[in-house]
Amino acid sequence: MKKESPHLARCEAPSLELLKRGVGLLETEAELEAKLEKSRRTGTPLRVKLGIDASGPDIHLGFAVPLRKLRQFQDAGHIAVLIVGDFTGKIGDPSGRSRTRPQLTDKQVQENVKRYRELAFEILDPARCEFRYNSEWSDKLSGSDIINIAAKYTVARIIEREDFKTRLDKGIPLHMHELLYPLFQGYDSVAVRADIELGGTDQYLNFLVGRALQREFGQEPQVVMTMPLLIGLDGKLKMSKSYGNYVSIKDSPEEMFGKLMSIPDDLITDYFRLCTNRTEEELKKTEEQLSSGENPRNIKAELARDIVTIYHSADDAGRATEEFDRVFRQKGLPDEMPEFAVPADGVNIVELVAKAGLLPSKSETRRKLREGAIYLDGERIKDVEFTVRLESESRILKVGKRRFLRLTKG
RNA sequence: GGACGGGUUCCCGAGUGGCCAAAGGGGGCAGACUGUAAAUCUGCUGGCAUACGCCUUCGGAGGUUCAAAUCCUUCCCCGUCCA
Repeated sequence: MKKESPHLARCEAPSLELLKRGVGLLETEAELEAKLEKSRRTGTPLRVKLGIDASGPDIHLGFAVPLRKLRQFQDAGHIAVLIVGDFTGKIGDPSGRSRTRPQLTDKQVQENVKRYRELAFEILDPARCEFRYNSEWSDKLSGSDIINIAAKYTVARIIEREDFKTRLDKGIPLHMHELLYPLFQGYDSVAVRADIELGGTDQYLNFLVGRALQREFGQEPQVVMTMPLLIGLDGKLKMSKSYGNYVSIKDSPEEMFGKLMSIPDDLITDYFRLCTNRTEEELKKTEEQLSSGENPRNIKAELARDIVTIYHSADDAGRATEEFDRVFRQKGLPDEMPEFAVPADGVNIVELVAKAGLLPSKSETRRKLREGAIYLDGERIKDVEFTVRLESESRILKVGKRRFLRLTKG
């Protein structure tokens, strides 16, 4: 039996409707229907390609959007073909980038992929999964092979992309290897004979290169399906590891809940649409609640709960909700906090905070003392020379709103 | 290959001999407020030192000077135009 998937919308067999839900651009719907129909008729599963950027060993909510879509295809009987971009990773995807990305080393890629694989199976069904490295074929291409591929696409079509154009206009470096990136990524589709390619909107033009190359190599062109990009916690840029505005699917329930509560209010519906299994009607209802003056905080809490439930459990979500209320609304204490042993004769407050690693330096600690950000058992400490002693069993040191330290006897 | 312009702190970007740990903005952190780690307002934002002050930082390496991000030499890198 298939493993129960929390990534499927409730009460629905994967249908064309479901597969199309939440999809931004679809190139083309007619081709998709034809491919699905053919697959049903011949009993041959479709090969759905998803590229993995091996730049970091983490999967965040933004990347989970296409992964969850991929899971729906798996549940409809198709094959997920995950392509680890170990070769293209060495180029660095220029999409949406205003500067050249650092090239990854083999070792970095290997480490990242190992963890990636584990994480991907949190969402995907391993039984219907094919994991491929694009170095398998890309490394084998000879110079003349590369020329041959490059000859099938024009410079004008490559540099029509916004990101390249801006860089050229602004005089920001654009390197030769970056121009090749779309070609290699497109060639992946040829190599794995992809029927469908999934990904974020920013990948659209890359995917079209895949279509073009497949045609050139005598294959039926892949259907291109892009998902809207999830905006990150800052409310401005797309969610991405390198912008540090992300929620990892491996974040602890509390962490995940807290981060989600920090998204700007007007992102609530987007997050519901892209990260949860809410249906369109449910989304409409939420939108009405929001516009009718219902406190967005409560709706956001619902959202956070939903998402924590998907990646952890309903129980964890409940606990995270409670803790959030306790710590931030009632200014109480979290369940768990790091501990620090205080010597019998006491320790200077600045030493203590720096040693415990609550703040990066002593200068910073002095600054925070001046700002009134440091509390001992709820009492604000401003004196740089204050000595912390342990009169009772344990005391609580708090820095800012969210950093806690339990002081114990040392 | 030639001419010109440029490389500044986490990012962008001002600064052409001392008043420069370096304007301004962004980001980050904190405080107030609150409906939340939202929004808004305010403050802080290299390190060490209770403090005097000391140390590290303006592409790299040398040099001039009492004193250099600023001047000189050389090297590396980027851009524009020309070839």
